[in-house]
Amino acid sequence: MFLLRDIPPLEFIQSLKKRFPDIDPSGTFTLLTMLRLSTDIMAAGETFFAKHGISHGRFVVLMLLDQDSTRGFHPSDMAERIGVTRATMTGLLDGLERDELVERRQNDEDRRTITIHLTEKGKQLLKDMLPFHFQRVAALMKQLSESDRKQLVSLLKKMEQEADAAQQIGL
Amino acid sequence: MFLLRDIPPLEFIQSLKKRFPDIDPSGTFTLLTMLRLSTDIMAAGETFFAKHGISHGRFVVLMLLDQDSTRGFHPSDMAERIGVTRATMTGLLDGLERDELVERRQNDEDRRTITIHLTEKGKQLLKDMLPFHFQRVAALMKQLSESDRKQLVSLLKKMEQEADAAQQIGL
DNA sequence: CTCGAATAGTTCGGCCCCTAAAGAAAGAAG
DNA sequence: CTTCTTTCTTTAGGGGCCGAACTATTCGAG
Repeated sequence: MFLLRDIPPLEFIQSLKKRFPDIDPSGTFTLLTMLRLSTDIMAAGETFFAKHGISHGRFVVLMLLDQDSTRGFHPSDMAERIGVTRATMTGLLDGLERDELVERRQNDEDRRTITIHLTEKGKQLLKDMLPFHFQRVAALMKQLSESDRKQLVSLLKKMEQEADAAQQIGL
Repeated sequence: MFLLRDIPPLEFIQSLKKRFPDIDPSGTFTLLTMLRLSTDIMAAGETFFAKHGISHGRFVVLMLLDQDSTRGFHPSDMAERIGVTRATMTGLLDGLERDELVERRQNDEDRRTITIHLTEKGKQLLKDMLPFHFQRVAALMKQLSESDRKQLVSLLKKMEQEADAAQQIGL
């Protein structure tokens, strides 16, 4: 799983079979292709988000808050949903609060907890950037027909099963 | 492109169509599925590499060096191939040299340059970990038939074209 | 009613990845 | 011999992420 700017050609990977008999050349090549593409897409995402003054991580937080702007979320809940520790969430929220995109509100029922809310500025930012964001995604996917997409998801699900299984046994 | 631990179901993405007419729900869902899986696989990779005392970035450097252990590489060349700046490469090499996995050698013909070589310890580390690494990859891909793999690569290539095109126009 | 356990959020120290800009040393070219 | 270019490093800084320790608060069992 080495990620060079240009991933090694299948022929090269096949040549490793002598040294590593267990290698699965076409599988390795396929996986590298996917990871290379995903990495590029995410890097392009970072560039896009940076233009709007945020990072990908911060964007995820904003999108989560946007899912239900009436109720407000607890940081620990957000950490759980996004899959980071509470410490990490504190850092993300610090940045977003500094930029006045979210606000922390005291909670009187349980004074240990706080709720996080999008500010007007935060809502406006999403309103401004999301159309471009979704256009970007749509452009990225436009070559894939509906059946291509179904196919792709189903192939990914096959890998996901194995990834989950490997996770279980701590591989 | 928001990455929650559990990506939003297609139905939810479809419901955004009211607010964002340009959204491509199945495309967005498909992309999220891929990015979610890639992120998980990479995270699992980090865990695996950590067990062997290195990071993914350092592993990539070692693999590059392993491709031709006779000649040695220049840091600037390595930075180029991997796709990072020379400053980043200096940092990666600092860590690897501290752990005695690589060594910097002076070059007498051109004293500005150095060449990087795997140490015996570095070679041994790869020898020890690569079989497990390739087993991991093989396990991950084992559900996909040869034709699945070809299909997957061809679908990814379609997206890659668009990603490259978007890159060009700085989207 | 009180005291220890559990919970929420934060802080701290630390690691990784990454960059741009500036600097040192050496080579190349006029 | 001066100037330009190249290579590598250093510096300062950004972001992401974690585990462990700390504070405040609430809850629950005795």
